[in-house]
Amino acid sequence: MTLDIKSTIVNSLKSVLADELSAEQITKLLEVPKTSKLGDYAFPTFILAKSRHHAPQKIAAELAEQIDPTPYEKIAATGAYINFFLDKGEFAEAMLHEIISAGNHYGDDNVGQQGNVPIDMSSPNIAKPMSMGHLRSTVIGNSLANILTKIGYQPIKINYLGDWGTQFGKLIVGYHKWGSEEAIKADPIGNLLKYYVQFHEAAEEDPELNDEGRAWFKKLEDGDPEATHLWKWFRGLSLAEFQKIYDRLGITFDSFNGEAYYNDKMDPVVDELAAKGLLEKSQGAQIVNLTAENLTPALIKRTDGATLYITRDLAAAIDRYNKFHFVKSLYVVGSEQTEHFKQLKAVLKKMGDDWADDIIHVPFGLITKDGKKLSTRKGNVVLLDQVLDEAVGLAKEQISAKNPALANANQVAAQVGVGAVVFHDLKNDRMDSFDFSLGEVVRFEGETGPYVQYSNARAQSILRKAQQDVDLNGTLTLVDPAAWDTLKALADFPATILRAAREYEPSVIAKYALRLAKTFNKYYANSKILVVDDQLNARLALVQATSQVLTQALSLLGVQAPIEM
RNA sequence: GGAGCAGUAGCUCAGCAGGAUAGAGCAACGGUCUUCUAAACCGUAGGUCGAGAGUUCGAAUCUCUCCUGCUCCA
Repeated sequence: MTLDIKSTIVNSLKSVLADELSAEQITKLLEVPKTSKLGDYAFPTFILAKSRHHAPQKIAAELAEQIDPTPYEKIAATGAYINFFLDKGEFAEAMLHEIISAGNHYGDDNVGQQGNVPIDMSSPNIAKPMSMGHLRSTVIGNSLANILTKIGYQPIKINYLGDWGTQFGKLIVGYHKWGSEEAIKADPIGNLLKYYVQFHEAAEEDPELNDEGRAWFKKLEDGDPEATHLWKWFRGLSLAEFQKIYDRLGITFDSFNGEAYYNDKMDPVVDELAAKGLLEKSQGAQIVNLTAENLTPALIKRTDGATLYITRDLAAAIDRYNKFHFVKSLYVVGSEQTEHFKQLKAVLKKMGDDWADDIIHVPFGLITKDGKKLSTRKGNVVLLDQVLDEAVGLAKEQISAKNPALANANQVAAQVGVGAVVFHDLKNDRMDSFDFSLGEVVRFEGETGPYVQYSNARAQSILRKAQQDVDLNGTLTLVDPAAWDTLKALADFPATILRAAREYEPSVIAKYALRLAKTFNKYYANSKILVVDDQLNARLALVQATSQVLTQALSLLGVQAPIEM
């Protein structure tokens, strides 16, 4: 649809420009004006000024005269631009028919051709609470999975849990010293975290504790039954706690293979590196030299023989490739790890794995609290669960105040509260860092998730009151100029999805949803939908199409769209 | 010391591959609920787009230098 219009305009211009510009050049120059008042498409004539030795304004006026206006509502020269106004009725009919008949498949594409795309996302640390910091990776990854599914990819959501490391030795020591089974059962993560913090405080006084911790971790590595049992127990309880949050967010995973899963898969990687002559000794450690790539060396094995993060990640990357033969492998991980992923790709490249090029780090900015990085150990945390509780509570209050008769108030409060938090995290460019502010995150007015949800609920309310379904064979030629911006926004949805996918940027969808909601709010606030005239069916079609697309857009973000609120 | 990211209205941010008077939201001020849910709509006010050079008919947008903040590496 959109493409057809563009090529129509290009042909119109081509007919009066002859050989001055190619169709490709014209297509490239064609732009969308800032406001609909100026037109729907515009062609700037600056480029013709030199060859024609005329002022661009004059050229625009002349050309506008020459073009056959039949396919358009009108053509107007404004300044140096030739502005094309589309035939509103015709456009409306085509768009509304397409959107409503496609239903939830409007905007679908198959550029992905069913290619597998593992997405490394969320990845919280066992025995530590999930903070606002983990939300970003979780919701960005989830949204990207939704977006990629829509355009024909097959995402595989992998929760690469932080379930291995020396901290488990410390936890075991802490548990033995201060813990009890009852306490752990009552509040698993809370108490495990307490032991961990306590351990660090105690170790300041008594450094021997660190040795004890190391010894227990060694036991764990060697498969000691007690250590293994405790580790499994801690891991299982933590996971169950995480699952509660994932349930609230409505997010599922295809794999929970965390760091521990790769314990026995690292030696082969180290062997392969050695066999390919890539390992070098440096100050006792084993490294891969990356000076040629302008990177710091990748530390594969420490002086004491312990493997490092990158070794595990290499094993994981290779494992994922062998399992999925991915077309892309995404890592939704904070921007502070950019260097790490460059190293990872560089080492894989050196190993001869061309698919390293398909590894894509999707970085995001840092959430801080009072300007400082969140740190569980320093107690500078914002617990995700608490933020969600807060948001849902506020949504509940809002409902009591504004719509006390609402039937399923608790469910809607959850949808709105959680939606507000998730949408807030997704609406800005991934790379933007922001300082956490509860008031900002749980806002329901202005450019927020609830604003979009509310717009949709209003649309649904109108449709309910209409007492009649949209007739696809009836009149769809909506000619009301007040509806024009909404109509054009609806037409932008497919291209918006592709752009969001291309840039791995859910905020593109969030901003689109806000724009659509805004233009729709403006429309229905000023125009009565439910009046009986020959345009009623067309107006209802617009309302339905808008609700459909808003719901879809929110769903791509992982946000629910209640039909009443 | 090296690298990455960022710097647009009082605050939080848009501005897609350079184009028509730089746009929203929040906060402020003023309007709109007997009429499809006021979580909304309308209006007023608010900006040397960090600084300087360059490319271009044209730069918030591209290039370079510098300044500031955050992050990472050593």
